[in-house]
Order: sequence, then C-alpha cells, then structure tokens
Amino acid sequence: MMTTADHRKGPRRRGDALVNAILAATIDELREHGYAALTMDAVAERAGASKASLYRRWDCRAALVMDAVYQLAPLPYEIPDTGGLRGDLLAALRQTAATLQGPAGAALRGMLAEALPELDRVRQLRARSRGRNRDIMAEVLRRAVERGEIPPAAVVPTRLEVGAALLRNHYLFHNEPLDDGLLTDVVDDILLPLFGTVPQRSA
Amino acid sequence: MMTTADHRKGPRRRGDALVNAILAATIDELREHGYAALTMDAVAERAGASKASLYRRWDCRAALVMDAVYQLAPLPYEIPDTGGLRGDLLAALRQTAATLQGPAGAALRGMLAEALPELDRVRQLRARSRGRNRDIMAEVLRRAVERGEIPPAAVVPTRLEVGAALLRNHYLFHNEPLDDGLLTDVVDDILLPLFGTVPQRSA
DNA sequence: GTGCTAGAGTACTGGCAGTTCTCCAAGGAG
DNA sequence: CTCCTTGGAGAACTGCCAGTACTCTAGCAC
Repeated sequence: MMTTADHRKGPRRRGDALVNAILAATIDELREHGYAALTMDAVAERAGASKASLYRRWDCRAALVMDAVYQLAPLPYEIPDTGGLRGDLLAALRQTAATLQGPAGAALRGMLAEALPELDRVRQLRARSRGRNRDIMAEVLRRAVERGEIPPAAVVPTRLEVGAALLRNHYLFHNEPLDDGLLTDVVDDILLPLFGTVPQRSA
Repeated sequence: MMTTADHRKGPRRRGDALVNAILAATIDELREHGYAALTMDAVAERAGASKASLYRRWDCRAALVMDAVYQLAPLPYEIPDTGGLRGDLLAALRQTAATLQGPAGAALRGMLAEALPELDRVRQLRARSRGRNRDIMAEVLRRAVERGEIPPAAVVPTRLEVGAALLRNHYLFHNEPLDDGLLTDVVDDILLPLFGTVPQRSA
C-alpha cells in the first residue's frame, strides 16, 4: 500500500491468444539468440506475459521450445513429385535444409546438449522430425523404382537417412548455409550413385 | 587469527601435475554427468584444486572441456591397414565410433549447443576432429585405388565424410550404442557400393 | 634466510530456472 | 446489473552456478 500505485492494467489475454503470443515470442528469441541463450524471462517479457503463465503450461524450458518449434512446421507431408528421381531428391533435401536453417535448427542444437538427462525429449524430437524425413525419402524412392529408374534392391533402410544425415552433419559442424551447391553435390556425388547400385555382402 | 586454525596444508601441486589432475577430473565429470551438468565447482573439488586455478588456465568452461577432450585422444594418425578396402573402412569407422562413445561425444553435444555465441570454438573442434577423420578416409581410399579395388574417379571430397556423418547422426539422434552391426551395415550397404561407382552429372 | 610465484580456500556478484504470493481482469451465472 | 470463479500480471524469492576477487601460504629460486 502507501504510494505504490498498482499499475496492473488490462487488457489481459487468455487461452489461445496468450499461448500463441508466447510461442511466437519463443520462436523470435530462438532465432535471435539461439537455444543456449534463450531465457524464460526474455520470452515472458517479449510476449508481454508473466513467467508464471509460462510455467503453468510448460514444465520447463525445453518443453516450451519443443512445442514452439513443432507447431511451426506441421507441414502435412508434402512429398515432392517432379517426375524424376533427381528432382525429387533435390526437393526433399531442400525441405530438410530449410527446416534446419530455421529456428528448428537452433533448437536442435540445444536439445542435443541436454540429451543425457532428457532422453525422452530427444526421442520425441526424433519421432517428430526424423520420421518424416524417412517417410518422404521412402516415398521418393518407391516412385523411382516404379518408374524403373533404380533397382528395387537398392532401397534398404540404412540408406534412407543418408541425405538428411549429411545435411545435419554439415549444418551442425560447419555452421554454414546449406546452399544449393551443397545439395546438388550430395545428390549427384552420393545419392544418385548410391541408389543406382545394390548393397553387396562381401567378405 | 583467534581460534580459526588455518588448515591450508600442503603438499601443493604445480605445473603439469596440477593441470593433468584438472583435465582428468574434467573427463571424469564429463563421463558421469555429461556436458550440460558439468560444473566448474565439481571439477575443482574433484581435482582437489581451486576454481581460481582453473580460471587462471582456461578462460571458460568450454575451453577447459575442449582441452580435456582433445588431450585424451592425440592419436598420432593411426591409419588402419588391413590389406583390403572393407577391412580398412570398418577399422576407420570403429575408431570414429569409439571416440564418439567416450567423453568426447558428451563434449560434442555441449559444444554444439553453444555454437551460436562461440563460433570460433566450433571451428577449432571441427579442425581437430573432423580433419583427422577426413585424412584417414582419404588415405584408406588412396590405398584402395592403388590396389585397383575402386576407380580413382570414385574418390571425391563430398564422399569422404559420409561414414563419419552417419555415425555422428546415429549417435546424436538415436543415442544408442554404435555397435558393430551398424558399422557393417554402413560399410556394406553404403560405403562399398558408393565407392564402387563414379559420380554422375546428369540432368 | 628473503622474496617471488602460484595454488588453496573462500566469499562475493550477477544471471537465470523455477516457485510462490498478491492483486486484479475477464467472463460466466444469476 | 452483481457475485463469483478462473487464471493472468507482476514481483519477490530460493537455489544453483559461472566467473571474480581477495587472503593466506607452500614451493621454489637465490
């Protein structure tokens, strides 16, 4: 009491309006500062919300970030169909590259760092993003087999992740843009030659 | 003065003895708790040193961890030579897998998380570890070309990192042991078929 | 011995995660 | 409209840890 005028004034958001503002603020912070430097205070202030509101909905920083990233890209399985394997592969890699270069990439870094104490969360992250990549790749290859571009035996599970793994590797290690030159190199030097052959079980 | 008996007693280590104790303590902490949960206080206490001694030598946590990890594996370029490409590739992948599964892997996770504010450090990390992998792979392939096992044109830069990238991907994402079954799959399903072909530049 | 260097111990600052409290909008029930 | 419940804003607080600063002293050179 005394002189402390209470300046808690409206308007006050609720429900989805509030949630969306918080998620948007999270994405912005992620984009600007990365995961390691993202603070709950900053998100709250940016969203014009209170920390208590954040913690009522998400039990920790990681959970908030994962939700924010995930709802950013709920793409309903857009599997490219360019009429040829090379075009399909390039389109698929471009999708993966775009995702990595956005806030999802920054989140990925952070999530991996906390992997030891938070194995479950990594499992979720994997199920969400990696699964989609594999599915897209499998479909692209199925079509190529159908068109007679590659032998059916060329499609084995181990190979499905090669493209995405190389992009992740490049992004996480080199920390450089995943430009189209890199993507075409991966397709022409690696994926096309690889899927033109069948695995050998030699000694 | 007064009753406060000063229990700061020797023996007191200096120079290399101290440095090595600190680095060893860092590795142990890394192994037990991972990077995110590694604290300077814990390292200092475990090493029987003071935090001031740590900060006199390393300017931050990341620098300490990097030094500890690096001095752990200063392997003087042991390039496997089993007499055949398949054996060489397997041996090379086993080396990479062993490194990743040790404390270096835990450190890797952490370093990636802090990549945005610490680009230089990532660059160092890359130069140290990735460079060696590439060199080993290049040598293994050079020998295979010499023996006539693969065509010279099969060896292009983009391909050199495929094996290591796949292992890193598996380790970071799946967080499961890199067992020999995985390694042979990578060699038989991917690397051998890949290096049996030359890149195509199609349209 | 004297003096210098450098390590041990420890107390401190400052920032952030996560908690808890109070006060008060928003919105529905009557 | 008023009453009441829900839940948001603000802010104070705990606890942890990075990094700093200062004191005292062991080890070493001379």
